[in-house]
Amino acid sequence: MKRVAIARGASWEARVSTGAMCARIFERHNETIRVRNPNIGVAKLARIIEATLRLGNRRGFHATSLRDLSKASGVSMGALYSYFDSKAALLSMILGEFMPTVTSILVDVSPEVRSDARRHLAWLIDTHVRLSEAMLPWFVFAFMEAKAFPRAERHIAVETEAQTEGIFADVIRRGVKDGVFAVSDADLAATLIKPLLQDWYLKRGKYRNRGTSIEAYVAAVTEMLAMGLGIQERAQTRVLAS
Amino acid sequence: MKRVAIARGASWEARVSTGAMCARIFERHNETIRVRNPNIGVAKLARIIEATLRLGNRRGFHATSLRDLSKASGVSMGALYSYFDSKAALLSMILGEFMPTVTSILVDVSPEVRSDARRHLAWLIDTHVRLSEAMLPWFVFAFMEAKAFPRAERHIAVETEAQTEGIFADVIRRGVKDGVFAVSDADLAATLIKPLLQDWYLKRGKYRNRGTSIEAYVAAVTEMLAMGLGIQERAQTRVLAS
DNA sequence: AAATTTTGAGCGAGCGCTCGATTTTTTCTG
DNA sequence: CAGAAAAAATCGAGCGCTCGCTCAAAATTT
Repeated sequence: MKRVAIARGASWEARVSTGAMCARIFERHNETIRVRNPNIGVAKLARIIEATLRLGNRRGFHATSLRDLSKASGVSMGALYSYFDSKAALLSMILGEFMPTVTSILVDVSPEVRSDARRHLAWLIDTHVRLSEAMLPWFVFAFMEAKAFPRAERHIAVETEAQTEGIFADVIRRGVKDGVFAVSDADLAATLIKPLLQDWYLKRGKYRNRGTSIEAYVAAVTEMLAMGLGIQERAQTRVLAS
Repeated sequence: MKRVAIARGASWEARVSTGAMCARIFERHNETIRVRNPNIGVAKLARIIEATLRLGNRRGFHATSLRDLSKASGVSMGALYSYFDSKAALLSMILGEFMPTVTSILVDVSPEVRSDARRHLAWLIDTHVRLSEAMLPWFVFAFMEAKAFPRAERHIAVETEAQTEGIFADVIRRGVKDGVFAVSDADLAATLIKPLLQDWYLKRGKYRNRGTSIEAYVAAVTEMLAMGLGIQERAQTRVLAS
């Protein structure tokens, strides 16, 4: 039993490396990407996407020109367009791979853990923090670009963010039903969780300076949430609005 | 005593109208604004800034061109430049008035309320939510533009955001000292508060659809925080990191 | 030698911004 | 208080520049 949970928990690490991400992007977009050879294509795509994340996280994707990107990635202007049809398509490529990847990993919980709302919540926190650590540039990029972007791409971003919040809201609702959490508005509670998780990757420097380990951070967030959600036999709070 | 508190609390409403904001901006920038007559200048500045907030909140300030702004405000390209030296200066004007205004209002608490950490926290929540309601476009604009912008302007934004968080952190620290709150990391707790307040103006539509009143929202946030901060005699949580 | 991949100068469009001409407002004068 | 003169404010076509994007030619791989 435990071995299954560990296998599940450990399995995502290989899937979220830049190489693995880019291999999937290359496959998924094989109709628009004009380069046929995967050995050439995946490697170059990785250079392009790495540079996009690096420059985008510094100045913002919008403010990054394709000439900058060409210089930083070492891929000529023309070659860039063998990998995407437009600048917006490049953004869509990145977000379109990143967001479903995160969601699929957060959804992939063992039935054993899932059966206990408190354990499930703790697992979600742990997994999310470790995932954001492993995919730091992607998380920062997605956060920075989620707003203020072409209606289509922006819609996906907002949608997926809502989905992630929904995963947390579901666990909380289940916990309330099972009597382990006492909280009136699960959606509001889920809204409260998100920034706690975001703090780890948005203020990475702060925690590095303080010498805070991942384990300590996860423990602190889990504990703070345990209080905030009024675990176990605490009284029910009043209902929001009505 | 109470009259003083009420007078303080009620007094900010006039200061945050677009007209009042623009009058102060006009005064503060009288060296760069080439229009001398305040009757003409303030009125036109208001049209410019209203249009900037409207377009900026829709597409993002960066993506809004000065030609769009000229059309939307009814002020010609040339005339715009009688009010600011550059597009960046326009942004700086807006953020430079907005952010100190918010801070000054949140700091202006009566000594009576201030003396009780729990009441002080409740007052801060109430005031912040009502303020964000009164200045909705400004809050949304500042939130959208805080990241991904010219180093100088961005610095002010980050700085002021930290300042607001600091106000909350101070109250929490005082509450811990007085034994009314039990929380290990006041900064982390303050980080937790911010998104709860932001939800009101960032997802205004959600709460409008639900028919949630300001009073109900403030009550829900206050209650949720009361639990999260472990008010009164609850046990101390473990310390983050070490 | 055929197919694939890369190259970068060049295109039109739209950007932030300017400035001489023009309109509007204020001040001066008989 | 009318009307001229001065001052203030507005106008928008146009400047130089950079942007996203293209394509014929060159380099590389098969």
